[in-house]
Amino acid sequence: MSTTLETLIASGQVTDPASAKGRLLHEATHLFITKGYERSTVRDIAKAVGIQSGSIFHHFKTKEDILRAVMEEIIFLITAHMLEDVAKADTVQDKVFALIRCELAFVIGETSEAMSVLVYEWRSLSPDNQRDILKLRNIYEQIWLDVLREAKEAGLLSMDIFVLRRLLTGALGWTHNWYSADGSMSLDLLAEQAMQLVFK
Amino acid sequence: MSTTLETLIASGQVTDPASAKGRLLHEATHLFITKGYERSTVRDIAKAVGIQSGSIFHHFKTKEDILRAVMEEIIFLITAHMLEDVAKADTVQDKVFALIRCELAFVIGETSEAMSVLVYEWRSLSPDNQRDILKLRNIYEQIWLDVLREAKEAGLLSMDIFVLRRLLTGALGWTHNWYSADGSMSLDLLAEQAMQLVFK
Amino acid sequence: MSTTLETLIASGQVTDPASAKGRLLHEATHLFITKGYERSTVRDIAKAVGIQSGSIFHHFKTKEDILRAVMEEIIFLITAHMLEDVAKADTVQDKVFALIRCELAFVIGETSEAMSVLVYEWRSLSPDNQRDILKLRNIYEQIWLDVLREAKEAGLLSMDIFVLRRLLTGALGWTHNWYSADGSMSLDLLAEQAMQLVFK
Amino acid sequence: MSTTLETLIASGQVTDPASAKGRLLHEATHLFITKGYERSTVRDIAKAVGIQSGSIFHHFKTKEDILRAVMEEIIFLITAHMLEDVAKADTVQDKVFALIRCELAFVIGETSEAMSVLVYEWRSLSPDNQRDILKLRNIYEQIWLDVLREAKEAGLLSMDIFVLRRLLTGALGWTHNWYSADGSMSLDLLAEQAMQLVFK
DNA sequence: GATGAATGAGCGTTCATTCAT
DNA sequence: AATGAATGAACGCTCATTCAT
Repeated sequence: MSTTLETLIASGQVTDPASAKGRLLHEATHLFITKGYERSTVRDIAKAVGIQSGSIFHHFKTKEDILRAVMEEIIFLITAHMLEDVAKADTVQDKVFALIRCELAFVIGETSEAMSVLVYEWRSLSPDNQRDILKLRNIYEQIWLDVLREAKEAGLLSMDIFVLRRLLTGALGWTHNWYSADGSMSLDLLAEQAMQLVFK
Repeated sequence: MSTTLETLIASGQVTDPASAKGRLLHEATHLFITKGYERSTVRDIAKAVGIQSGSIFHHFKTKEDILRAVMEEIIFLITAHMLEDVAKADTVQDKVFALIRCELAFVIGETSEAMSVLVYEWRSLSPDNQRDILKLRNIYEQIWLDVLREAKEAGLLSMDIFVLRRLLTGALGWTHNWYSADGSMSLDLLAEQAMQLVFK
Repeated sequence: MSTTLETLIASGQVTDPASAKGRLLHEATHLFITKGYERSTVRDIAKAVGIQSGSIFHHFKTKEDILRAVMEEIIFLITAHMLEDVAKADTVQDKVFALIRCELAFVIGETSEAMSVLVYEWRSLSPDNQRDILKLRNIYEQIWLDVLREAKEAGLLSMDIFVLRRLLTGALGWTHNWYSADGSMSLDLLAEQAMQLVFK
Repeated sequence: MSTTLETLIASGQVTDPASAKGRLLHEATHLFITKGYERSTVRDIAKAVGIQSGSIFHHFKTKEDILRAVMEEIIFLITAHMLEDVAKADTVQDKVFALIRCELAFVIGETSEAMSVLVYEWRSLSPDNQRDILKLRNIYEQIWLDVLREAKEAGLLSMDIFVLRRLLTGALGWTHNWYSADGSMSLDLLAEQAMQLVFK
């Protein structure tokens, strides 16, 4: 993942987390998930970064621009990560497992905060921004659909792959609300349980 | 369901939708889901009901109390409805199907707005109110767990029922974000697809 | 005092404390001193009396009218009481002592609450109401000035009686803020100390 | 007094009256005494200062904080002034006269408004703020008690000094309600009359 | 780039008062 | 007389945004 990340930073698609803007994004993400976008004030973000509220507007024109940037970054990251993991898998089942595990890792792991923002703060985006972000999400969704189509063509599952993907999106995304890493179930065990929703 | 609704209204657990308070609740629910709780102002709600903003506080002490009332009502309704449908089912599979179909109906149908509030605005409740609402939700969850346990004891499924229920919660709840009733798929067809997540 | 009170009630100048209006006045007085006039709401008063807020306006046209009535009543009471006590005194010194003791009793005793309203809530009255209440106070002040003039003409004091009376008003009125009846000093002892401000 | 004032400003204990915060404090004091704290709105204060209501909250977190600041400042000022004047006096009587004259000057003169706030708006402070302000007042009261004790030990007065001080507090403070500088009595003449309450 | 005072529209809430019942 | 739902203006306060320094 680090290779991917560095590539993305170098390419300018992802902000260097060590830069002022990067730290701003990081703290904003944390606040947006902890308190929600509406309840997080520009002053809150500034304070977390260690600057004055007025200075924020040198990096972003509006507060919504920060939200948009947070969303863009996490989509870039998850897409890159997913492509990498799927490429390593041999069988179709392994590919599906890689996708499930990767998505769970993002929903539950360190980046879970950023991921949640994607779900919960969707309505806080203007229609224009929603459209732009949606385009990025489609790239990511295409990876899923390609793998599921491969599985269906191999006779491994019978469900409509579009419906299946959407049900899985909900099932995997919701884990954020109940799975706790310090509990008895490992991420792999959880991924195996989720696999049973697809294959029996 | 109408019988149930009337019983609940008569019992005082659910507000008569024709009363001033009931209309207020209805409009508030609509606004909370359309714009979100934070972005919906008491002036918005008042305007939708056709009263002055100050008048809202005759019916509810605070704005959060409205949110709480919306959540309480929908939980009462769905619990009552679910018990009714499960009672009509004969086999275990039929019971699971009834639960899935009922939950989908609430997530997708007329009450979908209220249901979404339950998910999206959870953080807007104070800890005290969260605790109270959680108690009500537990009653509702117990119905699911009882039926899934019955299915597992009958050897019809192998997954951990707690994990399964949680994955299903996510999968079914998320339908709200993609299923459109005017599309090609009926509610029953969707429920059948979801059944395949549980049984193969 | 009871005789005086009954006479005043009979004369219509003081409201019967057993009547609805009388109870309202009593509770209002208590609230005005405890929380202040501005912070006491019409709903607070209604609740204390045991009626609904709307019903208050059958007895008083406005909230300020209640304040005015509270002030009128206490002035009537203190004036009557003072006349009675002065009449019982033989020497001039005894008369001054009677006045001091009587004023202290009102400032410190059971009626201290009502008395404080007179001082603290003065600005809450409209100019018209202030003028009316001032007329009543003048009757009361005249008793003081008559006695002090008698003492000065007898060569018992050398100060300007108007200045003296005003300094005494402040000194005696302020006791409300520090004297506590459960302390070591009796009302009579306090009155004797205050006498030393006038005579040495 | 200017020396003292400058020292206090330099020390940060008193706000520079030329600064935005200082002007705000000045106008707030004026409004609090003219209309009372409760009836003075933050919009009133802002308008008097010539800023927008929202800008007030850059300088003070809450409206009550403004009240507290007004009270703190006047106590600092009067304490400093009083120490200065007492130091100049030779005899005990002169010291008492200095205290009386100084307190009268504050109650009646330019700062009378601020002083009145100390008396009338006490109840508008939260218990915490009351406690803090009380500590400052005690420093100030100690100056009085030290001088009165000196007079009593010199056999110049017989009253309990605590009771005497409290009666004087009331007598002097109340002058604000009746003394008018444009009248026939000078401040010194008034102070001499008040001296007769202590010494005969 | 950064600051921080200032803006001004808008927020949830309060409350004296009205009035149909 | 009493009710209590409704009013509507006003309240203290918040906050994204601007801009002179």
